[in-house]
Amino acid sequence: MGGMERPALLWFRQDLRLADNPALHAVADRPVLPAFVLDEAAAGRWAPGGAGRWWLHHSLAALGAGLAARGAPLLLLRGRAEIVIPALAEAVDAGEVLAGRLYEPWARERDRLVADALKSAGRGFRLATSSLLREPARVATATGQPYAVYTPFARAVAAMGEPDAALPAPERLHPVAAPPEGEALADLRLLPQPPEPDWAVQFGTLWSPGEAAAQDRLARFAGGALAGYAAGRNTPGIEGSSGLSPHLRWGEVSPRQVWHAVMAASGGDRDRAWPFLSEILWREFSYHLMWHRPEVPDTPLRPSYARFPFQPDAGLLRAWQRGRTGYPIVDAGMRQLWQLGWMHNRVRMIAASLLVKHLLQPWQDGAAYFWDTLVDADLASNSASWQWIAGSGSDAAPYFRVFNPVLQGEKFDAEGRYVRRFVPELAKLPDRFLHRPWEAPPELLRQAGVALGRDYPRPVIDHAAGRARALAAFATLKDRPDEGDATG
DNA sequence: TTTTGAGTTGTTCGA
DNA sequence: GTCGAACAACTCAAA
Repeated sequence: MGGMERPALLWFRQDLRLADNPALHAVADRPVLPAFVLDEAAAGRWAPGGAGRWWLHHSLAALGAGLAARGAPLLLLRGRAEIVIPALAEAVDAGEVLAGRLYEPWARERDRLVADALKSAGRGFRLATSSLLREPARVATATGQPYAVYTPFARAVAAMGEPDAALPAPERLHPVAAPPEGEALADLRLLPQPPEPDWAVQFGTLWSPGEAAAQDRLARFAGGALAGYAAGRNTPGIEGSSGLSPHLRWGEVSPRQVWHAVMAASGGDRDRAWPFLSEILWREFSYHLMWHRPEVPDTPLRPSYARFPFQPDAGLLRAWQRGRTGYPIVDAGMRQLWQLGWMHNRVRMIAASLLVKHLLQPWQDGAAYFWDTLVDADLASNSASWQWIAGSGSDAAPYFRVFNPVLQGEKFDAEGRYVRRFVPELAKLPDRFLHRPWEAPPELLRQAGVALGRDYPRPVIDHAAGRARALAAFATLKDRPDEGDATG
């Protein structure tokens, strides 16, 4: 209303955008101090990994420029948010603090502390639904229980109708009179620091963090690959993916915006839009799970899986991380991840299955590595997906579904475009042996310039043997009547 | 309350 | 070559 209104503190955490930002929209007509706090202690091991920090750096630069252009520059700080935010609110005498809601267990705990501190100083704390279509707590079965299975969950969300229309970005913001001094972006040291090698150097060839680039990506996808998404999404050698995952992760685009763009590009036909909308709903479902089962990042949702006979082996984990398993589709994926901070979703499943099932490595180790290396690393999606592959999720793959990395490679990368790009030492092998180089005749290998064991490894484990061992491991989980809560 | 149908993404085997 | 069945048993969601 009037110019006498108390200022508001707009706390950016994850929704690094100006459009369809309910918290920002709510403060557009009064003095506002936009702030970001780098709080590495609160998240513990789930603080952004290396790839996430790279993205965050560039996204904050873009957000800062957008806010400055609208008259209210972004203040950057570091420290414990439950200290920094109340202190900042006091410094500018903010009537309230607004933010988009977070769903990570550590973030929920931190928000409780922040809310308490603000409340005892007579200030408000409001959280908006900004990064999801629906609040996880608002989606429930007929008996009021949370969903544990994807399909009924997706149907229920779809039946709730179209999401609200996206909000416009404010054209002009009112700054507070005397904003405190913040830190320079470079001083947050989010990028690899000089003695460290800048392994992210190639990320920029694929990614442009920031809201404008996110909107470009969405428009390009809606006008292009969306039409062939149902099939194209499974072909890692082509650009059949949306490429929106890191933009969604950092809130540079909202799921509401994506939903409406995809519906519009599909002529309002939900059936036609469904192959992609259902991916958005998988993201929602992962958050639903994490909200109701906050242990999902660390603990198997099926209790019996706590005694799955994993055989941790640093050497095997290392071979998998470095893309030296001897299975070309897996190695291509792991090298794509290292080079570009992203891996095609089909390949993520194959690589994850190999680690957990063939190699018997704990899914938590794979999840931790993805967390560090993916620009789209999202605690809800990453955790739920690893549990799904491991078979321990609430809506999990049948135990006997052990991906065959050769058949998967031949089925989804039949022409070898993907493998040849990321495993160039095999590029000269003919398609017929590209996904099974150890079966190629010696003469052919020689012609292709490949010496197995020197230029490219032999498989770390034989598929049939690995599959049999995995099934045997699953069999040990059965027949334990004394499982779980002791009722007898 | 009980019952029923279903459950993202696969592989293998035998006809 | 293609095709359908088998591969655990269980849990979930809704009728």
